[in-house]
Amino acid sequence: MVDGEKESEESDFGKAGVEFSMRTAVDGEKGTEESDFRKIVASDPVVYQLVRVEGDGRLVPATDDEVMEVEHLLEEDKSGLASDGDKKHFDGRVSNEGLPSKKSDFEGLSQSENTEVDSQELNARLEYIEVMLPKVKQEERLRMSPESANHSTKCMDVNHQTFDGRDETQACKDKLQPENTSMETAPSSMALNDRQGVQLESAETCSGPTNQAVTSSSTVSGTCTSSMPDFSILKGDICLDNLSIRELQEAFRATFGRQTSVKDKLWLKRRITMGLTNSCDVPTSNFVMKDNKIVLKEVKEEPSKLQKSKTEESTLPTDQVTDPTNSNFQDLPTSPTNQTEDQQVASKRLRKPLSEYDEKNENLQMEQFAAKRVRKPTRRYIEELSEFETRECSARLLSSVKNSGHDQSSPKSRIRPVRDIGSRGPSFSTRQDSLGGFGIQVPYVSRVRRGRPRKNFVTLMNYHPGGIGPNLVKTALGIPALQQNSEGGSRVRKARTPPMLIPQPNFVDEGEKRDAETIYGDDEHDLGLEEFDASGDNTDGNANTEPASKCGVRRKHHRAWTLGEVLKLVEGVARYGAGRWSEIRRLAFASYSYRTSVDLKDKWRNLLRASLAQDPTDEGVGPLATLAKNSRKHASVPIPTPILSRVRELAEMNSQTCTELGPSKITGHGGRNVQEKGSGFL
DNA sequence: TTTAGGG
DNA sequence: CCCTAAA
Repeated sequence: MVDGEKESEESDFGKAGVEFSMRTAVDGEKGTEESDFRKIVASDPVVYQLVRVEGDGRLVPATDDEVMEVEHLLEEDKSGLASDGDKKHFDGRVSNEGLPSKKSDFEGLSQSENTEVDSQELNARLEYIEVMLPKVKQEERLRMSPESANHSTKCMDVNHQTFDGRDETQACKDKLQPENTSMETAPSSMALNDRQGVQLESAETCSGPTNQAVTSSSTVSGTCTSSMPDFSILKGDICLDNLSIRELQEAFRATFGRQTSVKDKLWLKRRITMGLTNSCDVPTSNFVMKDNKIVLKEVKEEPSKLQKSKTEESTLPTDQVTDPTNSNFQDLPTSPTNQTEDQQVASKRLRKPLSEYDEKNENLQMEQFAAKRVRKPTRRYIEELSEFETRECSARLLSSVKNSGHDQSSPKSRIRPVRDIGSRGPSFSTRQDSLGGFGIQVPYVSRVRRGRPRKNFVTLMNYHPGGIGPNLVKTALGIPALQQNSEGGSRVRKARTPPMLIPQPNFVDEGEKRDAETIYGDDEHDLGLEEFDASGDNTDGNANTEPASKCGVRRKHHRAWTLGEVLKLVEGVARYGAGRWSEIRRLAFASYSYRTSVDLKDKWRNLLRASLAQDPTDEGVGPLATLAKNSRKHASVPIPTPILSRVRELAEMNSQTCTELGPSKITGHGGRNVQEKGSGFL
C-alpha cells in the first residue's frame, strides 16, 4: 500500500525531466523585490505564467510554442475528464532569479494529483473562486507586463477552465511525461527527482505539505507534478471543522507529536492549522477559515514573520500546556535544516491516519479527559510516544512483508542471525525469529534524539535520504531480510560481524574436550532457556523493541532479564571471569545483542547483591530470606536461589582465585564448576 | 573502547 | 538503566 503510493510518486517524479509549470507572473517579470511579490501574493496571486523546467531544474519562461502545446494538451484533457475543483498553481517564482531562498517559501503550491474532493472541499473551492475570480481578473490586468502578457493570458484561460473543470495538472503531467522522459538526460535532475520523491513520500498525505524542504530543488516543485496544493491546507481546515474535539486532539497529536488536553475546539483547530501551515510556510496562510469560508487575510508581513505573529496570536491564554510550536521554535533554532527536519517529522506524523490514533489511544485520551489537567508530558513520555508511533509505523510497513525470506532461518531456530552486535550498530537491521513467528526490523528514524549525536546520526543520514525507499521496496519484493542486514550492517559496523554470526560454535571451539560435553549440555539448556525467553520476552520484545534500542538514543526499553540470560551471564562470568564483560557479552551473549557489556556488569552487580542479601546465612535468617524471596517475586523472573548461591560462590571464588592464581586458567575451572551446577539445577 | 562505580 | 570518570 505504502509502496504503491510511493511507487507512483516516484514514477511521477522520475519523469520530470522537462516540464511545464505554471508560475505566478510577477509584475515586471524581473527585478521584482520581495515586497512586491509579497504584495502580489497577499492581494492576489492568480496570474500565471508558463515556465519550462530544464533538466538542471531551472525555470525557463515557456516559449509561445510551448505554451501552445500545453494549452492544446490541456484542452484535450479537459474534455475527457470530469470536473471538479480547481487547481491553483502558486508556484512562487522559483529560483530563476538566483535568490531562491525566501521565495522558495512560496513554491510548492501547485496542486497534487491525488487530492480527493469531497463536497465540502468543492464548496470551499467554489466559494473561493467566487471571491477570487474578480480579483484575478483585475489583477491580471494590473500585472500583465508586456512581456508576460501573452503567456499569462493564455495561462489564465487555462486556469479558468480548471476552475470549473478539472485538475488538469495530472493530465498535463501525463501528457507531458513521455516527452519528458525522452528528453530527460541530466542525471542531476534525476537525483533531484529522487529526492523529491522521498520528500513527497513523507509529506504526501499531509494536508500541510512540507515542500519547503525541497527548496534547493524548488524549480522542480513548481512544475505540474509538484503536488503541494494550497488547497490542501484549506481542506484540512475544513475537515477540522467537522471533527469532534477528540478527533481534533488526535489531529493535534498527530501534528505536534504530543497530546493535548485542551478542549477548546477553536484553539485546537487553530493550532493544528498553524502546525500544518508552519509546515508549509506558504503564503496561503493568508487565508483563514471562517465558518467554512475561506477568507483572505490581509497580511503584509514577511512569511517568516508571519509565522511568528501567527504563533503569538494563536497562543491563547487558556493554554495550559506548553505551546508545542513555541517549544519547537526554541528547541529547533531557526536553522533551515532543523526546521525542515521538524516539518518532515510533522508531516510524517500526519501521515498516519487519525483513525489509527483513535484506536490506539482512545483509552488514553479518555483518561486524559477524565483528568482535569494533564501535567505537561515529560520528555521521556514524549520520546516513548514517538517511539510508539515509529514502531507502529515500521511494523505496519513490515506487515506486508512478513512472509518473505523465511528460508533464511537456520536449522537451529534458536540461533538467530546476529543482526548487530553493538547496541548502536546500523540503524536498521533485520532478524528472524522462527520461534514466535518472526519480526522483521526496518530502518527507522528516531525523531527524538537526546544527548550528543552518535553514530546513529550518521547512519541515519546515510539511510534516510535514499535508503528508505529502496529498502522498503526491496523488502517488499521479498528479498531476504538477512541479506539486507549483512549488506547494510557491514557498511557501518566494520568487520566485526563475521565471528559473531556463529556464536555458538565459538563456544565449542573454545571449550576443551571435556568442556565440550558440558557445553553441549549447556547449550541444550540454553536453548531451552531461550525458548523460554522467546515465549516470554523475546518474541515480542526482540522484534519490536530492539530497533528502538539501537537507533533511538532514547532510553533503552526496559528489558527484564530472563532466566536464560542470567544463566548465560553466570556462565559467562564463570568462564571468562567477572569483569570481562565485553568478552562475555561477545561470546556468551552473542544472541542477545541488546545486552551491552554494561548491562551485564550491572546485572551481575545486582545478582551479586541479591545473592549476598539472601545467601549470607543461606536461608538462615528467616524473615530476611523470605522477604528477599518475596520481593524477588516482584521481579519479572524470580531468580532461583541456587543461581544466586552460585553467583555468590562464583564471586567469592573469583575474588580469591583472581588474586592468587592467574585468572585465565582459573576461569576454565570455574566454568566447569558452574556448568556442573547449572546442569544440576536446570 | 572498556571497565568500574555512582545515581 | 543511565551517566561518567578513568584506564
